[in-house]
Amino acid sequence: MLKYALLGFLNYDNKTGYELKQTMDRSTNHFWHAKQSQIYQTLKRLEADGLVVSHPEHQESRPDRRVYAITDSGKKAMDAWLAKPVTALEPNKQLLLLKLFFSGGLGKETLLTQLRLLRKLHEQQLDLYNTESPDVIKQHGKSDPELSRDVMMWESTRRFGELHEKMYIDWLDETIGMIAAHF
Amino acid sequence: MLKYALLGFLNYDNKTGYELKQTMDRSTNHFWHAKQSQIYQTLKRLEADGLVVSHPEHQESRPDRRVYAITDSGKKAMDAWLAKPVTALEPNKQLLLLKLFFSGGLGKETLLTQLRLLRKLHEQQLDLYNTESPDVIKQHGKSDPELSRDVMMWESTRRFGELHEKMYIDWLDETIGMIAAHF
DNA sequence: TATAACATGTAACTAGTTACATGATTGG
DNA sequence: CCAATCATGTAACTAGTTACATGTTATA
Repeated sequence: MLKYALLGFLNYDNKTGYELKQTMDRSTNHFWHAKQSQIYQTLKRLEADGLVVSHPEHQESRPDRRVYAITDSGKKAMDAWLAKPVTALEPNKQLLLLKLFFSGGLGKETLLTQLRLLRKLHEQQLDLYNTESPDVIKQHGKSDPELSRDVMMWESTRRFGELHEKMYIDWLDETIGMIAAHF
Repeated sequence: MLKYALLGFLNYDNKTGYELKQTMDRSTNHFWHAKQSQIYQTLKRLEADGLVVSHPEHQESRPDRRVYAITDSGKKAMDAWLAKPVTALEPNKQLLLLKLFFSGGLGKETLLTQLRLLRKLHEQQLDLYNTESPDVIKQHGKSDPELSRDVMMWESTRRFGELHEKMYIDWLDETIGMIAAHF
């Protein structure tokens, strides 16, 4: 499904594989990410399928690069995907919950230490949503007032991340409390 | 990582691939699931690696079955995995957020309709956490009082699901409100 | 008599990860 | 001179999905 992330970004601007990676790292990273290698592979497949086209670009003081652009066929595919409503919840895999599910045999202090470390990580993540993310959104929003609806969508996904981290921390506090009292 | 789910369940009891599928569907389904075909494939690989052993069992009025048991080597692998603390957050892929991120070009009513449908789905899921899940946990907990710590872990994962759905619904209400007012 | 539950598997495919491989330019 | 950034790719692998293939027994 990286396919749609790439089409979505190319729908704004032409970009190289390298730039797409950077863009994703700065915007969709908390709900969609990809390795550089997968991006190049997927771009190749998209071009073979006619959803994007590319041309090499020579640069003076930097390595040459290959710039990708979305085609009409690519735009059509993207629109079709966006228009298709979600009719069932996609099940969500959480390795940490799987681990916890089977952790009844661990020692009390081992468990508490692990959960407290995890809490610290989620607090850091929450900070990121409150500082870094809004900057990225404002920066892109002000440069083009026609993007105000897009900015609303971006802000909504950022807000999800924030609420998710808050919920996660609340849950950890509850779980830590339960283990401290009854384990 | 299905590997560890299977080892975890076999650590309680010997089971067939069919039973493992049922058990997962009834317990870990909201944070870890697998298709029947993947379960059979993974069991084969686990046996080749010496982490489980199996033997066929003849049955009178039902098809024969193959029962799997965890080995010492399998228990060691499971313990090693449980003991290894989480030191970084695993990035979480959410297709819905990816879609929303690029949905600024959709019509207002289309978007609102899709989000309201999604809200209904999450409300249904929340109901499941409040009704079905506790039954499963109590049922297994009362049959063996030595499992009380395990039951705590199971309840904790159920509670995560509940809090997650509540957060999701709150976020949807906020997002729907924002779109209704400013889109 | 039909359908749900029991029961096991293989083949082909899609998605994503890890490791390898190369090389230029800029800034400290 | 060393690290970071720019820039692109391939090969091998792991994880998971979809489709196919088969057959029995209990129950409504």
